[in-house]
Amino acid sequence: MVSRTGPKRSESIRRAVLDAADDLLVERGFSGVTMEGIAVRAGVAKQTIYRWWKSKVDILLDTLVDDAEQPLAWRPGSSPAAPEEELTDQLGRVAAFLQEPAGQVLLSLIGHAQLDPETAAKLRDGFLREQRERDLAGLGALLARHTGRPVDERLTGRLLDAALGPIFHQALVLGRPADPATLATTARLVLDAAGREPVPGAGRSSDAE
Amino acid sequence: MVSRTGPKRSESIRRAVLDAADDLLVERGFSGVTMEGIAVRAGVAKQTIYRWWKSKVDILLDTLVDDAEQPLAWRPGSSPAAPEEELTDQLGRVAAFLQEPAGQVLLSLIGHAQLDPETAAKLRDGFLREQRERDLAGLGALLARHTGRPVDERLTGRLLDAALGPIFHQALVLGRPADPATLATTARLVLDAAGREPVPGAGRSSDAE
Amino acid sequence: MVSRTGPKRSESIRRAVLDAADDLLVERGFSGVTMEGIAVRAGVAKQTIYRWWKSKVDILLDTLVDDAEQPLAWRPGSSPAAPEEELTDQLGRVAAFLQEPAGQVLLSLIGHAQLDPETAAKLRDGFLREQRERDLAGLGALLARHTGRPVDERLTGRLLDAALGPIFHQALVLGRPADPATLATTARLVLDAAGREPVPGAGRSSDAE
Amino acid sequence: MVSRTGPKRSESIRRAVLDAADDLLVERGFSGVTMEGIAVRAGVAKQTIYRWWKSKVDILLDTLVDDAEQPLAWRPGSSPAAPEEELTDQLGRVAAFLQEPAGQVLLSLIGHAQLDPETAAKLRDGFLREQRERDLAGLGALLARHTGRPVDERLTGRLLDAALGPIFHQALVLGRPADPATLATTARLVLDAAGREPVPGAGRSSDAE
DNA sequence: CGCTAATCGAGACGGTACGTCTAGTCTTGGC
DNA sequence: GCCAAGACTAGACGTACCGTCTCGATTAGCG
Repeated sequence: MVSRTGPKRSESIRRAVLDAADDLLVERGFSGVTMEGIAVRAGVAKQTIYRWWKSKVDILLDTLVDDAEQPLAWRPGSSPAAPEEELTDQLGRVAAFLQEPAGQVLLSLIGHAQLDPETAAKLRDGFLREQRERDLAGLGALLARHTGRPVDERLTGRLLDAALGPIFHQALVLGRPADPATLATTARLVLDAAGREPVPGAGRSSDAE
Repeated sequence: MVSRTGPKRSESIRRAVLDAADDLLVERGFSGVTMEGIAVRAGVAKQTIYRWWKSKVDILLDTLVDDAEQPLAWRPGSSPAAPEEELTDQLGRVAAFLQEPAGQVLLSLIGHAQLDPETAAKLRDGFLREQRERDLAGLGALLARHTGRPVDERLTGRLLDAALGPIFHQALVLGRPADPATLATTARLVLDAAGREPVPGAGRSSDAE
Repeated sequence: MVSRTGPKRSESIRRAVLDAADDLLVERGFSGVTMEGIAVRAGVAKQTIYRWWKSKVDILLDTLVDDAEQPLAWRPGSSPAAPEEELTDQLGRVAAFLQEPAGQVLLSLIGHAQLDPETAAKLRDGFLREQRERDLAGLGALLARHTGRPVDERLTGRLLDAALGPIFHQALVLGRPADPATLATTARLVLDAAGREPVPGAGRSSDAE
Repeated sequence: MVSRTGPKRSESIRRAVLDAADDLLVERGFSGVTMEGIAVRAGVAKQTIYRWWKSKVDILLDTLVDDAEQPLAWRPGSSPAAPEEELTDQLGRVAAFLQEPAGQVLLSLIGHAQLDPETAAKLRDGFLREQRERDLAGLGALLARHTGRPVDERLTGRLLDAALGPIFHQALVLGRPADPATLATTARLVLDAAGREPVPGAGRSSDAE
């Protein structure tokens, strides 16, 4: 196939579509985001959108990649001696992120993933998998500094669930931001559990999977 | 105005509608549940459904009340001496419940609540609030038996989040059932934290065990 | 309304239903007449209406019998010497009748008869057939007085069509009352034709059916 | 803004819809014509119909324009010397037309016009007005040939009512086709009346409006 | 510089479900 | 047993988006 080129994909259209979707989500909620509405708002023909995205979910996933990675990054601790404060801060950033527009996109997509397996697959194989890897690395390093020894990855995974679980539980199930007291309690719980855990290879039966 | 009576609401129709909605959710997913589809499946006229329910969300909320309360109930411990096992069992029942049809209804409604504020309000003011009260009572009693003294209700609330958070996090965010190891780790974490907490008004807890 | 007469049909309900139907037709037009609306307006249950009438058409047919016969009656001529004026007057009464509520009922029913064969059958076998008999008798007597000899009934029928046709044509097709000039022209036409017609039994071929 | 064009309205769909409506009217009567039924029968989406027509009445009106004009046209007389035969033929064509599918459409619409003022307005301002103009021109020319002088237009109008009235009266009120004898009688009546009328300007008072 | 392939706006089209409406039947209980 | 109240089945209504498609108008680079 000889690539006789024509005009190239318009970057301004891509941005206009992503922005329109984002705006509509904030203004009218997830069901207020429609392909037709995005097209009108972005000043673009429907077919132009369908040429580049399969669905509104794909559009929102694109906005997520642009907007969510940085706010959820693990910051290197300013004071290496205070892992509990560092963990509490990180959990606070996660909780705060969920209140912002980009966080609303994430919550909406997680919500929609409960209703549509295809969304679930795309979300989990894409953004969520990568974010979990970053979280595992960040928490693993923090725990290692805290305990003075490397931490088993499966244990890190369970502690990550213990750390993030309450935040997402409150956001998704109770529909409210996690309060600071919960974050502090959670951080201490996780660090205590990590300190009490045996050295890898000498695990107690209850840790076995 | 004298209340001249007419025919009464048909209970068999009510059940047929709830069952049809439940079946459709399991077979075709949330978007496969439509008012029209429910009407056909239940062998009932659409108008009859609209007479009693405003939307498919309202129908699913009704199925929850019918079908979710019992499986999520806290069972009185057969052996008062083993609260850890009792808590693990309870968490196991919650995790198992989420795999069943009624649990899928709950997950779908929580998902839809992220997309629609009205659904969120109904779900949280209805089933979720009552279920949380039952959970607080159940966990509170268990912790009291475990620690030998009454437990502060706000603390119970945070520990309930710590207990349920990982389960819902895995179900909603990771899209998989919570594994037994996570449940056991979680149960121990919660009980340890409760044991370490100070008696109300009796000084701060130390880091040491 | 204390109609404690037991299993007898309530005459007051019959009147209330007919009046309600009539009023609704005038106020909201034919499509504004619904069984439900009649029931509400008459302060009567739907089933009570269905017990006695099959449809709103049957109700309107009942009102027609009550209200249309008298205004369409042929009046004995005050002055026997002026059949043209007498005929013009009669046609004027018909035209005027069609402007009144009862006339609107008739026009509506004729209209509906074009759309529904059952209505057509009931209307033509009932009111219209009887009215045509009265018209044939009235016009026949008038023509006999005018020509001085009995007039063939088939010819009377054709002349009746010639007399009424323009009135109904203007009402039904043009949607306006027949103007006096048309009525006068029509009356003269009919009388001239009757005068020119041969004695029964010596008819020209064009009169044969 | 340059006017970018899109696809044009499909003529084949337009015909399919008109045909479907026509067929349904003949097969199932006016109430058997539904937007939904037309859509199914024409193999077309409902929304496509609503894009171009407001109601089934509008569709039927369109079929009239397509199908009724030609059969109701006044044919130039082959033999200028026989206006009576020519008029009888024309009236015969009208009567025959009312028996055909397109004529049933017209009768149905006239019927519905009695029940719905909007239908009445559309029908009279559209097809009926234009048809009346054609009829006035046709009858006017015929009468001029018959009498040897131009005929007053208002008189032509009244004679047109006298000619068409009986036909529509029999069709709409009596529900049967006009018989040949009636047509012949009517034609002769009309021509006689035209011949007897005075020259314009010397009219009798009864012709004045 | 013109050919050609792509992008793009506009919008017609077949679908599916929506939530509403009225008709006509059936059920219950008061009188 | 008559009646009011109203639940119920049935099915058309007109609307909203969906995702696909066709139609020209408009760009770019390749030759």
